[in-house]
Amino acid sequence: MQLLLIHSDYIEYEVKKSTPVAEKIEDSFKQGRLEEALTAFIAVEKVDEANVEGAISKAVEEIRNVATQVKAENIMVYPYAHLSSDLSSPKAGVAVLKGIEDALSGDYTVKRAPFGWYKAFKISCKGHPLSELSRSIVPDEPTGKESSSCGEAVKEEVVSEALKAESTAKSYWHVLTPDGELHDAATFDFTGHDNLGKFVDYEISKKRAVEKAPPHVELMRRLELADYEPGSDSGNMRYYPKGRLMKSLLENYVLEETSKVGAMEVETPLMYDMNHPTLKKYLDRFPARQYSIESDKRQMFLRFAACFGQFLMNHDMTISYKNLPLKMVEMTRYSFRKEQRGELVGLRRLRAFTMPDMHSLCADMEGAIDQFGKQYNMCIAVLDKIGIKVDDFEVAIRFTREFYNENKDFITNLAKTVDKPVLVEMWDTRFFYFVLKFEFNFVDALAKASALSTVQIDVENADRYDINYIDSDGSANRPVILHCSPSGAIERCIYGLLEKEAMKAEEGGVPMLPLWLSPTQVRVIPIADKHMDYAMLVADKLNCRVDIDDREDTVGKKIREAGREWIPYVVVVGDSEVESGTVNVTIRAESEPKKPVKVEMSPDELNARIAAETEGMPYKGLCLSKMLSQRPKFL
RNA sequence: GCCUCGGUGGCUUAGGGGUAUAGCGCGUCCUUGGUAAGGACGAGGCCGUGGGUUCAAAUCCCACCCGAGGCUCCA
Repeated sequence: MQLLLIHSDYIEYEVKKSTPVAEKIEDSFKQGRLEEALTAFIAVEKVDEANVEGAISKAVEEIRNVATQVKAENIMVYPYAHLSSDLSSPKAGVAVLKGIEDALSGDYTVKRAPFGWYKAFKISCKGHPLSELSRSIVPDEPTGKESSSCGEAVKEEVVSEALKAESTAKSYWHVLTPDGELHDAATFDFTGHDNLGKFVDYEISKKRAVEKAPPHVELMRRLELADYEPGSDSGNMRYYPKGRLMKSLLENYVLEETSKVGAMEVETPLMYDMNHPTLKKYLDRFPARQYSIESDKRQMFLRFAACFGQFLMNHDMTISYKNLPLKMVEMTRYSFRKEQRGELVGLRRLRAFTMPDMHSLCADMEGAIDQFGKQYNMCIAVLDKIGIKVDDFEVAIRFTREFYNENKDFITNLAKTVDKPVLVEMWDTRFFYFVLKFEFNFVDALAKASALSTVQIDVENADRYDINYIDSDGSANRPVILHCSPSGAIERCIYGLLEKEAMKAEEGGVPMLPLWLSPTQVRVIPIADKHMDYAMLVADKLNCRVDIDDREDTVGKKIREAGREWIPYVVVVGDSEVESGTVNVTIRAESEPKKPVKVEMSPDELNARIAAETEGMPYKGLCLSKMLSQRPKFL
């Protein structure tokens, strides 16, 4: 059953026309109005037919809960078929609706709109945070507190128990300064911390300033990195050679970093059985978020992170306390989340994305906190190397009050590490699977925030997946699990880089990608045909991704195009270079608009410079042919 | 998913019931060039898809698909 609950100043309806499934009604029933009402728009679904009573009681429980929270005394039960594409039979529908009406009518003033009629209605929604809520109900589902699982995607659809907790456990918003002071977020002075202010606005008051397309959407296409794929589902992109190269480098880099901290790389399936006992309950609760596919007679769903596969693997493993902390990582290509259509934007939010997902099994909370601190620092370092600096993101730390009181110094240190104020969200009780989490949020050109790196301390899933380790005394214990995505989604890192450079260009700077990620690192432009041999000689001497613009165009035009491609080093060779054996290099990083910085140097000097700049970062060769005349255009 | 706006050669776009605009890119030719667009000619279009209205639809109407913004949400 699908429920849409609207707390309204009033609701009124009037029947217009009957449909073939219309119930017979008296004239008095043909219109109705309720003041200060909670309206429950309801679509009864096929699954409800299996247990009509169960569906009724679950729905009634939900409605009562919300009515209590919003202090509504009047309830309108309103059949609304459009909430579902899998409707029950009309007979079952009417039975459920009547059942709900009867069950509620003792304690509330209840009206029910007739079933099977076209109706005109007017509703005035109050617009407060709880005034619009939706619920999916599946009858006969055990209630319990296994309310969530790995991955942030579950937040919205967390089962009723957790939702109840969320509504009562209100969020306390603070700003934590490096001196350990906890300020009220509402009254904090954000002067000098503009981006944090934007982020806090985005998080708390949900304020949106601008109404234009994000710059990275045009850039990802113009730089021939990525594009929409009309032949697939929305949010599933195609990546051209340059985009694939960048992704590949980023993926390799993050995996290398996790390997350095001892993570074992594994690979787990993309799809799982919906009826697997451990996963089933969870999935019944969050079907809307999943891509589900039918495979012969089995119902499968696509993973939205690596948690499933890794936890199932952990479950089967024999783990000693000597192996802890035990880390596993996978570069999930892809993680799938069936986000709502309106939420998809360019590379910022996708339905299929590449995310490093590392899990650390720790002996106890003490060990988990120690790891949390280390991984916090690793995330900062990883983003920094990728090209997203501490100044480019804002930190959010979320925890329970209890956790804070026991670990004040630790939390304060997190703010000290980044040496700037951070946003804090605190809850009185825990209603997610974690007790502590942080994210680094990139704030883009349009003041929108999106999460990159994150680490969470998970205190539920070891139990759910029955994961244990053997302690020194021979007893089996539950580990505490950390979820960590050191960089966040790879596509989102690219989005961040593009947005950052777009902002730089806006402010009069020259945009470019980090050298180690630039698809072409050096472009050689021969002035005339007779300089081609020397151009090839130079290209051979350079140990990097170097290409040659051998097309029939003027030098001016080739320079211009190299600039539009954000190429870090542009080398022009003509008679004088051939004679001196040098190259004339335009250094983009040091240039200003209309003011290129040109330096004459030897190929060896250029090599040394590039080697120093890309030291320690992964390398791959050119992703397109060396000669520009031989390259196809992708756009 | 809901609301608003949009979809015209590969890309960016003009137009808006009756031969479809231009620029870039592409091809051929001329030009052999020194740091952000040299010149000429040419090819290329089921005007997002499907219905409807009309003598006639790219144009008006409806539905759907895709994109952008808002709500919501997140890696």
